[in-house]
Amino acid sequence: MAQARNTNVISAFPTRRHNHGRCVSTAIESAERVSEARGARFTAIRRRVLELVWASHEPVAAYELLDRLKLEKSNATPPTIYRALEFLLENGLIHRIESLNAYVGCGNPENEHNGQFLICTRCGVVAELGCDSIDGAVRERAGELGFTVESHTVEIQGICESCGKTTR
Amino acid sequence: MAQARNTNVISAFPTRRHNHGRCVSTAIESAERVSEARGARFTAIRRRVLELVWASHEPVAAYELLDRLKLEKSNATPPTIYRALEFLLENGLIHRIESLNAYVGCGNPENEHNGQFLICTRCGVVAELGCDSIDGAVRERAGELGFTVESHTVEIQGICESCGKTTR
DNA sequence: AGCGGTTTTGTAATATTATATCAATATTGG
DNA sequence: CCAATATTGATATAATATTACAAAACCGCT
Ligand SMILES: [Zn+2]
Ligand SMILES: [Zn+2]
Ligand SMILES: [Zn+2]
Ligand SMILES: [Zn+2]
Repeated sequence: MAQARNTNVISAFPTRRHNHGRCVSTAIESAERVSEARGARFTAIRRRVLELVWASHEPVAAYELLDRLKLEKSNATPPTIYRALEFLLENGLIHRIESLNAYVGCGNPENEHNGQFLICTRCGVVAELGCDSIDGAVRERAGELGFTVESHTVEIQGICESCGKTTR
Repeated sequence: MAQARNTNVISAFPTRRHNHGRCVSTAIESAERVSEARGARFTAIRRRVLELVWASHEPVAAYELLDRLKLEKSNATPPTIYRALEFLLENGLIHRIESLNAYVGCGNPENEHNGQFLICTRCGVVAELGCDSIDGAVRERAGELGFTVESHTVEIQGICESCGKTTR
């Protein structure tokens, strides 16, 4: 169990009118630092795809990204997107939401971690948790069964607070 | 939080030479009871697909099931399989492993639950947990953020005890 | 600047996973 | 048996992802 634990960093649901430009610029700056530190090349395509992923807090599908990228780069093809996504995933800059086949930006890419996600089935917004207690419960239970954890996927579907308040 | 909690039923990793025929027959019998109780029709196709899913404790992809089914039913097509899978999922008889786009039999279909899975990346075997502490941690953390949980996906990748003992 | 190795990108083709549609058949309840 | 409903058959297509190989860009070195 010699593995770094996340501090309990919360990125709760973003309010409807938070300064999202700040989310994007912070993400890009983090990406630059992470890439620099790892000697990875944060190329124009990769940067642009990361910006497109960060267009909102809703997970984006690969082909949506492709359609969007094609508007400004007409020779973009599936590999263009999938290679960029692969790079961003490898460097922890985005997460893949398995239950949606879609991708979201990571709010804390400078600390390696497994994401845990709250996914609002009404508005589509996703919030990432960095939750020790879930992580701990997972590792503890796995350990009891002699299982060595490499990574884990936690995706929680439900209704976010804001949607819960509006008329159903 | 008025939701039934599983008892902490463990279906730890099946040993290499457990009586697997018993797994299958138990699963089919449970399926009959569940279907009966819910007034659902456990047709020949559905039964056969469930048996095929239960061919092992490794998740099976839809098109593997299709190839297999075609051997005995040459007119089987993707909808044949996907419809059967849909039925089996709806009735809790199988689970979908999102991170693998594959399906495994449920060992405890008579109690409604979200699965939590240990997935061995070496041998491919999957074990289902019915773990209160993980479930609890998820609900607690979500609750703190005003999020109402509908379902959750927990998939833990790593090395199972048996694989961990063999030479790497 | 020139060179050679490496990484990234371009391009075409294809694989894999999943769904839509409508007709035919089987099952159920009356 | 009849009519309504559920299931299955059959075809087509959508959505997601990967393979393969060539061209271009980049990097470290001289
Ligand atoms: Zn934002
Ligand atoms: Zn993250
Ligand atoms: Zn078994
Ligand atoms: Zn189960």
